[in-house]
Amino acid sequence: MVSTRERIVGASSALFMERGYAGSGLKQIAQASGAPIGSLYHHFPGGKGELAAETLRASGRAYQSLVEAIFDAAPDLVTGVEWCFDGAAETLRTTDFADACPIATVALEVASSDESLREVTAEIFEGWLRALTARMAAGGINPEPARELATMLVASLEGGFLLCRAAKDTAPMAAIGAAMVELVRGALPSNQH
Amino acid sequence: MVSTRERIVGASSALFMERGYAGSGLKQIAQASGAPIGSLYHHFPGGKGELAAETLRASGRAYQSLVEAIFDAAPDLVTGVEWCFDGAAETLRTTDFADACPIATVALEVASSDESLREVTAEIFEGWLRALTARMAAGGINPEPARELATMLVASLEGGFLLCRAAKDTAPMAAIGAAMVELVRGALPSNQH
DNA sequence: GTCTATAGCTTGATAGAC
DNA sequence: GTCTATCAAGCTATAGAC
Repeated sequence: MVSTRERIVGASSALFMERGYAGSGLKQIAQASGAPIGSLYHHFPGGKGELAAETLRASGRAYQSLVEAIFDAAPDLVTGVEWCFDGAAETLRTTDFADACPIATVALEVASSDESLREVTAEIFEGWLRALTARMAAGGINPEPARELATMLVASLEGGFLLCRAAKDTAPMAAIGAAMVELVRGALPSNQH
Repeated sequence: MVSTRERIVGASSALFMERGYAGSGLKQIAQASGAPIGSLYHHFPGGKGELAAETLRASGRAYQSLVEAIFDAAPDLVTGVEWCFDGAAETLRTTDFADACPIATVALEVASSDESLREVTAEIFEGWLRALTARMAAGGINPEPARELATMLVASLEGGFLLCRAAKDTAPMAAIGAAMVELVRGALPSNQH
């Protein structure tokens, strides 16, 4: 059973990913969710900003769970990193490069123009970095470089989504994944420097 | 002497960077450039799409020249990479995190909704990758990993802009720069594997 | 080439019946 | 809670005087 509210957030998330925040109209979101515009304002009295904040938080949580599940299922850290980039490339391919990061486009749009939404995106990214830093440490990386590697992983994945969507080609994600794997491998204490 | 046309493109570039494509109105662009809306349609009969294409191409060329100049001025490849990330962090700091990549926000917005603008962004990124691949090779990196490292550099720089603007903090860029330097250093043939 | 006025449409948001 | 009708303001784009 999916509530009207959940359908609105789902439609909003999909449209934000494909067309961004300013490019997605409330009428469009209402239509895609099958609800009239009045229902939207019933569930989100704060209007578009409130809906966006809730959409970003829900998508951010879902993505974090997905990445955590990948790392928890992988036999070791390096394999987890490989699976992340392979999975991202696979998703891009099967959705005609529409399904990428649900936060990035909106985050860039609002960073300098909507302070309260900027804070929401900052909290989401910080949550991702904390979760990944913990996985890095659990995988054998020293505490200090763990945060740096987690940051590099998120940044390169986001940059990979950007380059792949622009080019309609997954080659950049493959190159970035390979580089990221080498970086993580080199940071494992078992390696010589 | 700056022509009306150049002022329109300049205002358009700044607004696209801060608010994106859909979020920047033509009236806003006209006002920021000091030209009436009629002049805008005189210089760009194709309307918003044509203005955006020209704005993206001009900003893309300017950014490519900037990065090329940094690498050409640096004493060696690793120093060039360091300067890129230091410069990016410095620009973010001095512009209150408004001045980042002039292509990324628009590229994500149009990737799945405007095919002709998507192609423009793809060409710009490809130009950057070619220029950086050449610099990597000139700096001593073997031909094969040169393109991979160039891709990683662009992706991590773009991801760094995203994380820094969202957090209003340059710490992510510093972490990413350090990781990127290590990656390039490890790929130099003078190093052991 | 520059500029004003405005058409035609869509936006975010609200009021109120049911 | 659901849905329709509507408002004021914004948008892109055009027409036409100068």
